[in-house]
Amino acid sequence: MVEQDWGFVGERVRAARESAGMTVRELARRIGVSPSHVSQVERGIGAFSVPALYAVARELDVSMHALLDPPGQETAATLVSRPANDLVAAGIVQRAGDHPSIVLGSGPRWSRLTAGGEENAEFLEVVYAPRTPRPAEEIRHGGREYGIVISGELTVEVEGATEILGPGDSIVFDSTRPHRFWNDADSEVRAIWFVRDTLPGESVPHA
Amino acid sequence: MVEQDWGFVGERVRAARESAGMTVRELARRIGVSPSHVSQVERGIGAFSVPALYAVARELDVSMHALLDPPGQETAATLVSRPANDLVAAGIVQRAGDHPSIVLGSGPRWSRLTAGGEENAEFLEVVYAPRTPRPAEEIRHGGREYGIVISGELTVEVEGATEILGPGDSIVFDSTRPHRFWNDADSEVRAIWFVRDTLPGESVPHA
DNA sequence: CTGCAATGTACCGTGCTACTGAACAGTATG
DNA sequence: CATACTGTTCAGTAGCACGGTACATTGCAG
Repeated sequence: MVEQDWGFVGERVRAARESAGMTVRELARRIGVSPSHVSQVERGIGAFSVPALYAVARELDVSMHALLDPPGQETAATLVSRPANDLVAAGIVQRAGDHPSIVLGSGPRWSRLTAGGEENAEFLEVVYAPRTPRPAEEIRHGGREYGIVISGELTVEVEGATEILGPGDSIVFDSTRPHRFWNDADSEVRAIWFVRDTLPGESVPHA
Repeated sequence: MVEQDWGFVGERVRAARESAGMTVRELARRIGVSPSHVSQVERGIGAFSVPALYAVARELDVSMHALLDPPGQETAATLVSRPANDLVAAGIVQRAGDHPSIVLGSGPRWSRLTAGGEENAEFLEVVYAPRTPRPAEEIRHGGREYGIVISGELTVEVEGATEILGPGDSIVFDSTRPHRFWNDADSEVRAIWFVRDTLPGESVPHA
């Protein structure tokens, strides 16, 4: 069996607990273990059992994935320079560093993932910095959008209903419904978004 | 701490193992435990440690989530700190663990990210296990596809041209071009894929 | 039929670790 | 000073994750 260091689990538990404004004893009481055990786990000199971890995830409202997923393999940042070739030249493949991005002040950063202009569609990577404020206005436009959160936690509001999306959570809805997104958490949010424009035959004015 | 029956974990391990055509001894050897222990876990009279479960997930090419996520029947009582999930009930938001996934033996695992059946589109998360072989056949079908690699390295071949996509790299092309994907690297590949069907007015035969 | 090699399983241990309980130090009240 | 929090330390224990071995079955070769 591959040996592995599980200390990062404790670090994440501590981060989640503190961000929830919860004390060691309070968390311990809620998950049914002793405060000392929680302290030991958070300091990396102990570990939670699977049931205990589940209770932690439930009480702190984080996913098992967020607690257990091994760190490492940095995402878009790892740019190994590779030679351009046919597919890149043809505009089919686009390298991570080459995405034209649009930074909107302190707001989210949108990166277009398609080389040329696509007809009827936008394929985007979106990054929200920590604690972006809730937009004052809802938006609505034609088409339909599909999103999945890669990392962080994105707060979404669609027709007044609010939900927090964690890594792996996805969302699909008609863009004509009033919606807005923001980042209430202390960590950056990365998500992949696909926005399909109104199909021919339908007609909804763009916002 | 809330007591819970973890027998379903064993059932899923057994299902995954058998679907991979692997014997108890073989799995035990790969994850570094004894065959009897595997047997006991699968029969619900034992349990894997977190590291052992991780090894199982790796060898059987399933996610921890797929093994650990509690089965259906909610749990209205245990939803303490989660916000109202109208959006989940409405089929707009889908939780990470709820994506119906299709495991194809040692091949890639596709997870549909949309709750219901979408018209004219598929929104997918795809996971390739390390070193999946290059498919013998190219495929071509109608529509247009958009993909971005989240982690790992995916080898793509479009009309004979080959390219390796790393994290953040994206690809867009007409699905009518012959193409195939595989994983030549030693690490798992995760990618988000959007496949838009042929628009009305175009007509390309499906493969 | 008799081996023989697979399969999964039952039983009996044991060493490790998840976890406890009590004490401890630090800080902020009053 | 006392009191009430905070997180931490440490010795100890109970339980379970796990190993080793033996066993019942099935299928195949001869």
